[in-house]
Amino acid sequence: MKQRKKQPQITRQAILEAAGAEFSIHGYAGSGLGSIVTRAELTKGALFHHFPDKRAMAAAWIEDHLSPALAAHWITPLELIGSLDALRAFCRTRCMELTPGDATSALVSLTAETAASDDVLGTALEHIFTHWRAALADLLERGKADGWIHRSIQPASEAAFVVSAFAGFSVTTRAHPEENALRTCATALEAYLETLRAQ
Amino acid sequence: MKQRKKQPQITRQAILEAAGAEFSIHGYAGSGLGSIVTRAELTKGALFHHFPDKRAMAAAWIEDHLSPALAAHWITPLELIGSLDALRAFCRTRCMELTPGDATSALVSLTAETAASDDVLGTALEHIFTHWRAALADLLERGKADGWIHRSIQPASEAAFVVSAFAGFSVTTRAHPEENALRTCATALEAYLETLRAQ
DNA sequence: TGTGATACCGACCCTACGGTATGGCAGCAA
DNA sequence: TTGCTGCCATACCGTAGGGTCGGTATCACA
Repeated sequence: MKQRKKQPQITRQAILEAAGAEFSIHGYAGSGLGSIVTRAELTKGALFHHFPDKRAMAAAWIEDHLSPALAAHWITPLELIGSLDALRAFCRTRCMELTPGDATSALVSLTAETAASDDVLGTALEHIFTHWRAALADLLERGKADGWIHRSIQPASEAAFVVSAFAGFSVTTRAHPEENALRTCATALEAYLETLRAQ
Repeated sequence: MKQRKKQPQITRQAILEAAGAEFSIHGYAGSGLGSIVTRAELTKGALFHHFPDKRAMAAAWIEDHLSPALAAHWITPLELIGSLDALRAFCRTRCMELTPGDATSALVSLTAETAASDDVLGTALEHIFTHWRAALADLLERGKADGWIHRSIQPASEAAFVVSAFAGFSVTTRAHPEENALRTCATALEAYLETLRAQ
């Protein structure tokens, strides 16, 4: 019928965007391909032309959208931080910005849902967590070298803790979307980060 | 056919147990009623005799199994704690015991999946979080009165932070089941708890 | 021992799901 | 212009999903 112009990249991105939106609300199993293509104003024909099946599409979304989004939110900015105060401020703003539907929330939700039952998606999501932890650990290592992180700190451990804390914030915020809760979590996290300071 | 003896309570519990097991692995949307009744060695007839629909069954599981399980793991033991060292030790063991399939993990997964799209289940799960936070806050309040928690601490805020941290541990552990990761999270959490001590 | 109510089974219904088959239009190369 | 390839729409399929219904076995109680 009304055949749209051929723009494979745009179509592909539209599908992945719609998929991400559905995943963020209904999770992986709860998101139907019908809802996704409807949201994207496309059809299943387009979807299955670009992806062999639902799981592959989800994997592509993780790779092409979720992973870059988290990199932009975390990995890149972390490279520019050069003091504990800057790290504290950065973590606070990232904490206050947490909202259902953002990249962090989607990462956590999808991980909680699929990690236990789907190796493909589970490992793809775990890779993102690994990069996240590594970026934070690198920063802490730099901080030790530059003298604003205490020598006794083990960067990998602390990075794992901070990442987990953010994952937890994301979940509890989803259930209990109070700005106050986020503020107190941010404050508590800052207090924790302060313990890493070289005295 | 081979009609089993009538034991409604046992049947009901068997269904809820099977449902919980499926939920822990596949999430809410990913768990079919067929798999649940098969696991319970029952039929849909039994299921729909005890519950009007899937959502009500999930709500019953939350109320009758998940909530008591978390109370047993957290609320009750917290009442017996009387020092910061005891709290630290308790949190460490609870952290090390985190495993996919336990109550905490199920709570977090279900919350991440349903809180955004299902009011009934979402609020039921949020109630559990609320009780959890309240129990911790009560303990910290007592600690302030008894002089082993610093006066400037705001119990509600710190409780929210600790609960979120555990939720995060649960998610990252699910994706990355290393004992080492849990150990480091436990250590970092202890370091944080130490900052609450009255000096 | 009979009787009504409860607990449970088994077969069925309908929808929505993931996925397929087919065919037409757009674009490009010759 | 022709022909070919890639992109996308439409119609459809098989199955598994949640949920219903009639019937039967068991229990509580008279």
